[in-house]
Amino acid sequence: MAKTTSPDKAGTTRQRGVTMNDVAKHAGVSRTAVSFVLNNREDASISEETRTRIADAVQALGYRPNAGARALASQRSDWYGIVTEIVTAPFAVDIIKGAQDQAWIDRRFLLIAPSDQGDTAGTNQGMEDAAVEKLLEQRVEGLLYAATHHRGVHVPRSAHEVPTVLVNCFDLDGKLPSIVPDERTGGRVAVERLLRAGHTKIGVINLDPRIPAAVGRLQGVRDALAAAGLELDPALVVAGYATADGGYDAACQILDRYTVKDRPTALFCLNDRMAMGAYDAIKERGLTIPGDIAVIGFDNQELIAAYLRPKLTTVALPFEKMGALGVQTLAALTAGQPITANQQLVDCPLLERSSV
Amino acid sequence: MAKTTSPDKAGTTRQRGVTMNDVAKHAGVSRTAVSFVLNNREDASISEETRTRIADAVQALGYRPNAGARALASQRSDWYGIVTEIVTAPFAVDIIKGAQDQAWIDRRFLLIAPSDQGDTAGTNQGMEDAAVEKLLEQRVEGLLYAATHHRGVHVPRSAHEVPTVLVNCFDLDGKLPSIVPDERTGGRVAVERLLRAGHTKIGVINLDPRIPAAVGRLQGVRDALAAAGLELDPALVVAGYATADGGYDAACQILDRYTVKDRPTALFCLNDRMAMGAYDAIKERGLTIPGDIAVIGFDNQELIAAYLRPKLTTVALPFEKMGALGVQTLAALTAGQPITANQQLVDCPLLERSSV
DNA sequence: TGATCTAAGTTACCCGCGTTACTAAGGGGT
DNA sequence: ACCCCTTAGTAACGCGGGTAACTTAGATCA
Repeated sequence: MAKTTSPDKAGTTRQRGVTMNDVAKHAGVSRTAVSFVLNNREDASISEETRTRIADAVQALGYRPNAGARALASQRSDWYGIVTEIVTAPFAVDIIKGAQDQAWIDRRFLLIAPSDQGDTAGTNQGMEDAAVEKLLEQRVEGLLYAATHHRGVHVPRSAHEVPTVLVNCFDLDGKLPSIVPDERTGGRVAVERLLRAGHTKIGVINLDPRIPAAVGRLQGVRDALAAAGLELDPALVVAGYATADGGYDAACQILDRYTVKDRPTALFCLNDRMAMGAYDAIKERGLTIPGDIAVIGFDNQELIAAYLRPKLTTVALPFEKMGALGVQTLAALTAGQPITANQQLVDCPLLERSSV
Repeated sequence: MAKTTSPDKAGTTRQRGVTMNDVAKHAGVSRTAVSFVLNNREDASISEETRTRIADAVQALGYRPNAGARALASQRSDWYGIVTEIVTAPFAVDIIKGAQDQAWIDRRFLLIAPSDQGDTAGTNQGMEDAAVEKLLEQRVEGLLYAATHHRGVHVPRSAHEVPTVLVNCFDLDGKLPSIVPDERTGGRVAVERLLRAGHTKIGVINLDPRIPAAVGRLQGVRDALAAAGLELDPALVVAGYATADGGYDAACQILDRYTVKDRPTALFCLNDRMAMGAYDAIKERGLTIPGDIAVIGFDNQELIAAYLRPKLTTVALPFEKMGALGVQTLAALTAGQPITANQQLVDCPLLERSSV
């Protein structure tokens, strides 16, 4: 008896260490019986009476299984790992939330390892490798690799030792499966909405044209216009820094370039921060939103979109869903099931607020 | 030999399971020797030659320790747990970042469990209990309990079984140690800054006056005014909903209540979202920031403060530092050291941008 | 009546590793 | 030649729990 409770050092009640053995003794059965009951194995035959006696003992002693020991014995850990730069930048936290929730549903745990990978490839690669290494030491059964911004990445070598799924990014080297937002459709629904509201002259405030987000969204814009028998006027597309100031400058350019009659009646800003700047440019000119100029953003950054006045209609990045889908894909992989597509696209829904 | 490599099922190279035994065999020594070398124990005597031979074997086989087994044998897990609602609301993610970084430095792991605790006490208590329970099953050595908004909370019972530290909240029941922002000093530095710029008529846009943040910040305002021989005019304090709209309304009230001569020349908004609304109210009246009205916010929500035009001078909540301090406090507790104060206050620094 | 079968458990081994004895070989002192 | 002390390791036990193989008592069957 004495051996199970470690001597209390300070005042803190530290009674750790109720093991299955203690439960077994208390219930007057073997440890194996306890194990069978706890994992309610149907194949083992334990009488109903013994079952409840064991359950009572568990209750009485406050027994709590030791996850580490269980993992050791059963050779399965019930843990996934996620290595990500997101903890550094609060942009895409919903990926973590989605993954975590889904993992919770699957009765699994998510180990989160930070990585200050940054945008410059190769920087801090050391830390990232270490993160993966640490996760593998915990014997995670699968790995999620998540980025804040949709882009191509190089995944650390050791990540290949275990099923790995990329979220919000894709593998530049090999062919690891990935989950990315469907930027193209996102661009399309935004413009479709504007067309439906009667706008035909639509200015586009673009991101750096080389990044996947810009490529996809702009393609979506063309899709929507084409479906309406229109073409994208290159003069109406202005790129800027992905900030409020960048959006302000770009909006000024677009708005001042035309006479009132020819001026676009709507702006599609490829992210919310730029939309925020565009708002200022529009208001400065004595124009109203959406009366004179309708605005649609992209990203659905709550802090901006929900608090701008008027509230911003925008296309949402489905972070949460991507996170959940990442875990589901991982579950399939670890179960040995083949996955359907190597790259899964997740819809970007349009969130209607008051700027159209 | 054959037993260590499990039969590859699909194409994936799954060679899991290099153990210390394999390393020992490869190096021609006992497993114990390997263990000694890996934990580089000075007291054990292993010749330099054997040491390198073992290190080489580790390298050659790609051995990676099994964290679970190590935890089981050594009776220490190297893990802390953090249960928090933050994953749900991206407001205070920096707490996680700070904790994670500090944990990484201490060579420890952070297990994050989500809890949709919400503001209404008692709701979803079940899920929160389950989260703590799960963390304890992983045998975390300590627990962090973090909230998005500074407030009093009830911590699940089982959390008391292990050293626990509250971050950005405090214990309503017992006396668990906590780390909270020094709201009062934050309010003081903001007003001091305004006084230094020559403002004496300062409007305050208040939060719900009952929450700790409002109480502390307002007290700080009084401190600063008193030090300058001034008093807080109650008429200059207007409470509103903690949103942009709320700030807009409150600012309108304050601005319209006075003649131009008597009008306050500065607004201290008790959070950034309200400052965002105040900006609109000010601009609508044809006034400039900071020329006619200086503005200071609180919270330093990057997305708002850094992108408003002009950029918002604001008081930052020290989330990251609080997270790190939480882990440090936990480390002290688990090491059996007594902690100095039951409630640790962390400074809220003023971030100067362009609105003063 | 003895053989066979089933229900209800139990014994014993293993997971990968930390750790405390213990051994074995060489060296020095007297 | 004998004893003791290092140095360099090794054997063996235990951490908490999963699980295959085995036992034992009663029930069924021929």
